[in-house]
Amino acid sequence: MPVDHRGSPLAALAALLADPTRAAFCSALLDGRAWTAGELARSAGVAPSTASEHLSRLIAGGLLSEERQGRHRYVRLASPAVATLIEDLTVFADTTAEAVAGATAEAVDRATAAAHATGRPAMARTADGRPAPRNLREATRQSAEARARTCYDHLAGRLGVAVADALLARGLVTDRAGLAVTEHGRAWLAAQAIELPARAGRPGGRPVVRSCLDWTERRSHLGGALGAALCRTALDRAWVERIGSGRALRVTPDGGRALHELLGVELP
Amino acid sequence: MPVDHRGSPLAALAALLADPTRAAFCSALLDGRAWTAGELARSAGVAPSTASEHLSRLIAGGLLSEERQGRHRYVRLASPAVATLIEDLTVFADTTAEAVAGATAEAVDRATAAAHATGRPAMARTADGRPAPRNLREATRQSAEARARTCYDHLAGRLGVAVADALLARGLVTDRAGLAVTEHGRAWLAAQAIELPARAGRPGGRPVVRSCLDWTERRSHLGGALGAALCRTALDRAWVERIGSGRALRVTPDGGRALHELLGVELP
DNA sequence: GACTCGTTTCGGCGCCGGCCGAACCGTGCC
DNA sequence: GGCACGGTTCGGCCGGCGCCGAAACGAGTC
Repeated sequence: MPVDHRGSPLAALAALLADPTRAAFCSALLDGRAWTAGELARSAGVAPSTASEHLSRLIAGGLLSEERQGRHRYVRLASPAVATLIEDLTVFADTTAEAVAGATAEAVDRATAAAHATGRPAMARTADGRPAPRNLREATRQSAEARARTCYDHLAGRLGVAVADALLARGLVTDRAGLAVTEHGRAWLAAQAIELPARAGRPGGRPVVRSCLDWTERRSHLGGALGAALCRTALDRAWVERIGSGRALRVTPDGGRALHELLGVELP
Repeated sequence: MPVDHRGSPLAALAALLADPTRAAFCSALLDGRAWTAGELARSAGVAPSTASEHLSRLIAGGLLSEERQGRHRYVRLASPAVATLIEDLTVFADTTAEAVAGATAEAVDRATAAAHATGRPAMARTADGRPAPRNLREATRQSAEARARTCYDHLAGRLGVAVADALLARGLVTDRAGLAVTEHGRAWLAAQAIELPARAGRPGGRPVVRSCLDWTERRSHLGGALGAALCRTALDRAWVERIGSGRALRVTPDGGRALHELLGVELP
């Protein structure tokens, strides 16, 4: 029986994301890939049974879609729209959480004290508000992700920002009057045989370019249909490849050359 | 003492909107104006004490800002960013709620049956999923809002859609490669002495044009910095005026003439 | 068929959060 | 000063939800 939210679809949707465990699931799924129920349970630190219930609710609410294979239940974000929604919420939440915390520093002290009182350690955080790595493995993972990673279906990290800068610098994308692809940019995409979906940019369709705030870089990289197409191309042509099972990427030698020649991107 | 969301800013933010009463407050405040605590309490059908607590939480969370005047507590959305966030969530929630309901019609039946069982009437809804008006006053209000209203800080309803269509038809705005103001459009705005904020369109700033799905018209109208500027201008120059205390607008005779001459907009 | 493993269902526990009414506070008005 | 009114604080009630562990289920493996 569905939960009663007095007929408010907004509240019902928000309630899905209002639980820390479900929120963690969605954040993990922002890498754009399918995870199994067990992986998500472990990554969030809850029992498999708990995860199973959460997943059912997220799927029923239209945020996730599932695909069963054998004894596995694969789960992913239902659509790019869900990804942008969660990104937007995350960015807003992070920035205002920071502002609020800064404005009332004593509130943080109180929270820390309360966490102590309940025996639950206050979460360690770096200066920028992200959780601090708790061991070497996590630290290397974070550094790899800072270099290059996917953000749902587009490129992020220093690589993502560098590509965004290059597109702007070469006039393939402009930010006068809002982000948009220039004529020059369209020609360049055609020359590289990179295609955008026909619906992109039309009302109701996915925006062609979207600015997406990058947590590690504190700068913007490019999302939208263009960001997705570039990421797809980079993976298809083996310019980048996945590292392990997370969202971290490695630029291949071929990829380094291609990015340099096509866009003048220099990677450190 | 703040609520523990295990350090997930996303969950903490979503929790603010996960309550039907708080969601109703935010939806009401989408008209872009300041409401008093009492008005919100009555509009949502809760006790003033309850409303007061909800408002404190929304303000502490950075979604609302307050302004005290005498014995009144005026409250509004903290920023246009909050408004777009809530709009986005609402649109997504409405469309997927519909899809989910359509996919599993028997679930709706069950819900209706459950509502009956608990003695709480299932909310009456029109074909498009909006709550059906329960009396004449509400019906006239809805019809006035369908004609013309504000949507946070820009124009919506048939008027909003008509203006959006006119801007597109005259080439002042284009939707190739995403919505953007054309050169022609910039000149027109300058000629009308309509100014956009300097930060608009820059990364981190507000987008210049944004498509915003219109509930009543099922078509898009224009938001963003341009939408806000147009609405401001229309109110400043008395092309439109508020009806009562809601978000409904009336086009003045002067306004009708101006809209026709400047944009070729014909109002039914 | 026995076993493993990923997942699901169920019962039960604990807690949190929303709601109200009553009392209180401060402002503005008469 | 007295009163009305909007807003707030507090205590208490209640329902719902997240969590777990145990048990069941089903697919794949030996």
